[in-house]
Amino acid sequence: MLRQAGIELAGVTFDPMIASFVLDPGRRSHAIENLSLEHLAHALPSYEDVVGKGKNAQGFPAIAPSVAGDYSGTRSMAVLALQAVFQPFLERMAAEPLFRGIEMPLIEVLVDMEWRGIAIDAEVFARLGREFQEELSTLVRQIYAAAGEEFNLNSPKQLGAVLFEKLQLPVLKKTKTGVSTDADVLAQLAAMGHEVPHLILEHRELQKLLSTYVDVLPGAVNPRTGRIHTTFNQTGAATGRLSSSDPNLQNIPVRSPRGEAIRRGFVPGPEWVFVVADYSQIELRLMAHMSEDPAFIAAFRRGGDIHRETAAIIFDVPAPEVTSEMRARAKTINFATIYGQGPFALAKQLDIPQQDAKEFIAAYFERFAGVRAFLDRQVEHARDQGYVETLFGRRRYIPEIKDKNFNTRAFGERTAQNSPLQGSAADLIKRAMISIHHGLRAQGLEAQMLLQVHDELVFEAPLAEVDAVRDLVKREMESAADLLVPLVADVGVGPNWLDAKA
DNA sequence: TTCCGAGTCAGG
DNA sequence: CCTGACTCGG
Repeated sequence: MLRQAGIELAGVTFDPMIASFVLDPGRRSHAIENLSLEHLAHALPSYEDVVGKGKNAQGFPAIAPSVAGDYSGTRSMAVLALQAVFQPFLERMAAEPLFRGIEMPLIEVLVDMEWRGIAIDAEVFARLGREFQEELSTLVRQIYAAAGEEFNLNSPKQLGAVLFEKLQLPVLKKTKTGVSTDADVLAQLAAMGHEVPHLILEHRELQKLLSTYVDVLPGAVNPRTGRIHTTFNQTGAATGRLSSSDPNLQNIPVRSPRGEAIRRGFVPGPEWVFVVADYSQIELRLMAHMSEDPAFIAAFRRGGDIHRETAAIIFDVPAPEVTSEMRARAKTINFATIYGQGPFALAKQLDIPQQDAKEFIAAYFERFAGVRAFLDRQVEHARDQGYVETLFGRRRYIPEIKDKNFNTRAFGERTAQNSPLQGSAADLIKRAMISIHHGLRAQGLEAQMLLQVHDELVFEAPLAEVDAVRDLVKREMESAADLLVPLVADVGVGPNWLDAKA
């Protein structure tokens, strides 16, 4: 906002939203109105109070100076008063390094990223729009023909009626309110040879990609800059991750061929290229480091494919003899472990009996006893201390861990196991972002960081700077922390987001 | 017209 | 496990 007015803010030393986030990232809101009400017992006028809401809303410039002044002035006073409240807590909780060393310096990095924005190729999106629309129309005709009637394909309720009542397909899963028609269910029905579920799956994919990305992103281009400017929320995710919204550029498709086509539509400025870097298996590496499990550490130090390595250990065969089936199993259980999943969730994921999943997990933890101990330690810590923390001391409180309800408690336990890993990964990439931001300036490079997608950074750079940027990014990402296992970042260069990814 | 919960699914 | 967006329907 200030930059638009030609004002460059410097020397920002204390942001109460960030302080609140560091002290308790699990809070519902870190909005200044709420912080003021709670910590200062003082109600601030909300933005909506001042400009109105809905169709009556006016722009801030239209607000009478006395009202706008009151709005801004009371906020400024709240900021100062909140600093007095939070500063002693930051010190007492040893949260200063996280606050001063990571979160506060990150603000200007994110401001620059948002300000710069990212370009898309309008031609690509226009073409995809036509193609997807065409395919969608064909599918809709086929589905109506196969179902023998027309209905709203976007309504799970109507779809359920057609599939499970009219066509008499077996009900495999239920939701709170009715019959489930999610992708999992449809895939199983399709595998049983039913045509309609297969067509619906195809329809769902196209509908999703079209209505969430292809149709929307071109409209998100700022006419003044010709680029899309997302908002990175620094206080939104309880684990310490960033989130992105309006539009969310952290969930751009990539897993399907059509998703890849969308990613090809994100492009650098003319004559520039994308440099894309992503951490290799960062959460698993952190698990190896934090658990100090000798087998896991050795597997990472051997280099190579970690899922293959773990498969070799679990199934007790030499790494070259690991089949793709074994590797897929190992990969699934590796992720299940990061997420703190138990036999129930794993069984569902692998589509095997719960008893088999139980034995599988037992075999896994027998080989990786250090990992088991680490995960147990997190749960125990959450019970004793009320919170868990990351490598850089980011705390997350987990009151659910003492809940009387079994499901709530189990949720708390999974959170206790997952948050230190997900949160430490967030700490690391944030550190890397700060040092890369400084490095680019120090070397006088024009290249700029555009996006962060949890374990990935997207830059655009002039061709002449590619080597320097690649080296800087890789070096800073890999040295963001000194772990017991190597920290590896893969860097790629290309003419669009898809092709720049290794 | 607007809001909200539920279901679904895109990413990590 | 962590998110945000779209659609439906009350």
